[in-house]
Amino acid sequence: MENSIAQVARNIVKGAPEPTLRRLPLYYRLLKQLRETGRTGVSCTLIGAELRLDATQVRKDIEMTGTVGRPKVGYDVNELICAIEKFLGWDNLTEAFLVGAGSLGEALMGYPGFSECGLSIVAAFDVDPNKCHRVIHGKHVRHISKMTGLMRRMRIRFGIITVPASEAQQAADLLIEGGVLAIWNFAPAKIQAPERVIVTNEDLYCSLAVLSQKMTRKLAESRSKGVA
Amino acid sequence: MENSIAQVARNIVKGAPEPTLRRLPLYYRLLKQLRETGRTGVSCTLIGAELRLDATQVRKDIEMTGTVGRPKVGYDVNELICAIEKFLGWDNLTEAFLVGAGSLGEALMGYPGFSECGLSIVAAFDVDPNKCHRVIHGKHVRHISKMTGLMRRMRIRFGIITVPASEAQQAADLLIEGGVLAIWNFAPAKIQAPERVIVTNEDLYCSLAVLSQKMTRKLAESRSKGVA
DNA sequence: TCGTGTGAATGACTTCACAGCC
DNA sequence: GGCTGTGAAGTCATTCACACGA
Repeated sequence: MENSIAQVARNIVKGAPEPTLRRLPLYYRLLKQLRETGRTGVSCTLIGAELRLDATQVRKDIEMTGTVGRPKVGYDVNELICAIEKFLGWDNLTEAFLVGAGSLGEALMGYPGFSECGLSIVAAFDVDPNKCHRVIHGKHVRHISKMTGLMRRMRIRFGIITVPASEAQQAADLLIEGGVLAIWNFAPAKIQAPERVIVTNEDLYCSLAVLSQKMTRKLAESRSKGVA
Repeated sequence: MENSIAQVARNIVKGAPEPTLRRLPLYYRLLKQLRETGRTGVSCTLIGAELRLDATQVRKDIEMTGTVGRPKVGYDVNELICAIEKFLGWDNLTEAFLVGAGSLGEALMGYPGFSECGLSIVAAFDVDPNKCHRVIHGKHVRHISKMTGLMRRMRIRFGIITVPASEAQQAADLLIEGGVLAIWNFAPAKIQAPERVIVTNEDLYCSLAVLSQKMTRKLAESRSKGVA
């Protein structure tokens, strides 16, 4: 069937499925490590074993990026790294503003490796005057009132929210006013934004829920085993 | 068919599907907000509209928790909150140790609302002596060398890793030595652990990948539209 | 009439199975 | 033999459709 054609078309229109997108960075990191050890070739089997993923799945994911491998040889490490970068848009530098210079904001500003993903936090903003006029990890912290103007002037299209939940919407509103295109929200709150703005929530509670339930079940399991 | 019986059995053995687990905290937060405004009843339709999710999906998720609603009336807010808490294991307090008292660790220690999820970070540890003997958000920071012993004595079963990637495995090894049951890993590194230990990675790069690709595609889209 | 409960249908993702190549 | 490429099968999750109850 022409499923393949349909799928390629879908990839262009809809992009890769989210599970694939979430796995690609894992491959990316591993590949960079392999490159540092001097390796030039890699197989799906190896990647899968290393990351405890099914080899076929790895192959399908790689297929998404458009990379082709050679039987027996596998894929070229460098080529794969570049393909993933391009596919994820990590080859172009994106400059971002960060709202909320608390400890979480500070942590993100100091996160190494964002630059590898083409992300550069160029400045941070806060409502609290005491937090302003500092320099954290080489980035200036300014008062929030200056943000919108600077955003427009510097054509910043990416915003990161690290304020408390109660102030998340205000932060988002300012970013939207400044013409933001995408928001990465670390506050545990739902944000209202126009359709054109991409919002991704990094919600710790959601992750915790998965972990909690696994743990609860494991505890219950071991307890019932103890009884049996 | 007896699909329902099979499914209930599966819920016990395998737990709820991960997508469901990730949505439950969203309902939970909304429900708590509703309760504060004095609401006592709620419908799937309302939750769905508020969170921009399909109402049927919300209903299926709620079904997982074992809550039953009444036609026309909907669900009891309080009952639902309790059911979600119980289902996720958030009704029992879990005490946790945190490894890595950098800004990310600090941010997590100050994260409000973990206590609502039954999680309490009781102490933090670091290799750097300069970071020790401080008190952050009411929690003591001690030297890492003391951790394993304290873990056993206090029967801590939950560990949070907020050290740099290069030290993540060492941190994990110590937690495992201390008898940890579950690890929440914030370092961008894969951790080797025995089968019995639950490891959940909170990988910012994975989330960023999803966002990046959406943004890249949106940019490409608007550009091609501009051309057309 | 609106909302729950539920089985059936669709769709998305993963896994299997095998052909072709080195 | 090991590895890619690919279509088919299977599994899991979401969405639809409709019966029933207040």
